[in-house]
Amino acid sequence: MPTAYNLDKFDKPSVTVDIIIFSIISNELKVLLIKRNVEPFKKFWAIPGGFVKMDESLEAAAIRELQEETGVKDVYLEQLYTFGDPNRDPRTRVITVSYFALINAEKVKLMATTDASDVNWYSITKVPKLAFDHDKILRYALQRLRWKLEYTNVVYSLLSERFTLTELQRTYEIILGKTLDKRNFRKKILSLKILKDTKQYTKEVSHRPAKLYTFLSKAPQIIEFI
Amino acid sequence: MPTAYNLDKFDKPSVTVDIIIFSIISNELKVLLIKRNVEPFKKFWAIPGGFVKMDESLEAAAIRELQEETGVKDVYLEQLYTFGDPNRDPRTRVITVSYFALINAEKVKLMATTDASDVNWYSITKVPKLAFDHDKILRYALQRLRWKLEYTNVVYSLLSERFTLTELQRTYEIILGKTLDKRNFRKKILSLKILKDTKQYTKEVSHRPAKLYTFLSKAPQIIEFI
DNA sequence: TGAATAGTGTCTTTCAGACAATATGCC
DNA sequence: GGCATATTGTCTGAAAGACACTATTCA
Repeated sequence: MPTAYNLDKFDKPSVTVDIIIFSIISNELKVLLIKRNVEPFKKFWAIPGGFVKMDESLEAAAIRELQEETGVKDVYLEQLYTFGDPNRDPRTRVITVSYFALINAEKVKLMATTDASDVNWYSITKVPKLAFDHDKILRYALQRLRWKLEYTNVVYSLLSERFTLTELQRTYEIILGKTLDKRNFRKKILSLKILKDTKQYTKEVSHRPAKLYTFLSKAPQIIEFI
Repeated sequence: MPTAYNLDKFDKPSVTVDIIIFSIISNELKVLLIKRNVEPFKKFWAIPGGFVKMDESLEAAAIRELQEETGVKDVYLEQLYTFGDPNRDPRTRVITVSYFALINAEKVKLMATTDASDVNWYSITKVPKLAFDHDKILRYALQRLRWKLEYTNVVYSLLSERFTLTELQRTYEIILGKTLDKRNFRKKILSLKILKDTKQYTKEVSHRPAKLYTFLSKAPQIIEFI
């Protein structure tokens, strides 16, 4: 790394963070998109993001943007990949550090109060053509999410504090896009010893109530899942 | 992402790429480091890297730096993580996109011809305190390497074109830092059907010659290994 | 024939996957 | 009792892991 130079005499790229925000809403995996109202890619939908300030870390920038778009804090956030093709933005050189976030559907409801005319949750099966290289970023994020689901416990961040095994299974099925055998799923998930039986049951359902579970730990863990 | 602004009216961070270059030399996993001859961190060892030019992609920048440091092309290269703490460089804001590279020990020999007074291969068990946050970057790279070794076929990039099963096993053992059972290793690796028997044997050894194998494909593949 | 490394097979245990009947609560 | 969902166990096949002896070449 050259250091004798004056760093400021060179042109520098702009640096942004983009955040792929996933949630499960109405039994579908959805991603939060915003509609651009200026060129380039005016009227295209895009992944939310913004410039990194000079005195904030990348993660802090991602958290700030997330907060601005959704009003939600305390979510699962993970750096995804850095995209830096010289021509990915037609205006100037922009390098973007992408993050992906998982938000619990309950907290998402809060967000409906913000002015959301040009903000929308899209089912990942119905995402329109996106601005810039955001299609590629989204595909990458989806791949990572599926991988994370199978090999770690991140799923906790999509669920409420307490949940039934059926809800947990449904979440896996929605994200993986395939059905799972109920008995095998339960056998496997319980054998991992990452759930705690709360001794409570669902109420006010017109059928047999289900046991409610919580995660023993919400620290991210690498575990062989499913 | 704001777009109505003039992008150039803001301060921008500098962007570099740093490359963790691994190889196996003398039966040890080694990493290439360079000694800094200017402040800050003068005389500290550091991971090689440099600024990203305005018209080159991140990967192109990494390949260029790799070439400059080692004279080697055609290696395994993968983006690792982007480090961007505001104070990671005491001079100014520098965001670094780290890559890790795997180089075949044979090709490495070529490099000895460059002026290498302040370039050195360090066994990963003997790395000194590094400049900036490079300790952290190296730790991260090592973790990723071990993971990749177990779940993909990247090991091909550390070996010669043809190799014996014993050499292959030795490579795994060196990187994972543990011994493996010879019969189980062979059973597993052959069952994956990623190797091809060349019908040739090692020569000029004073013991039973070993079969030489090659990889059927050198395209990166996700595979459950070991 | 001794030194050095190559090469090979069985048993046990664990885990994934296929598969269907009973239990409970509410109306 | 009927409806809706919750809960539970067995069998089979595949793969992982423990473990030791024979084969080949050269000096």
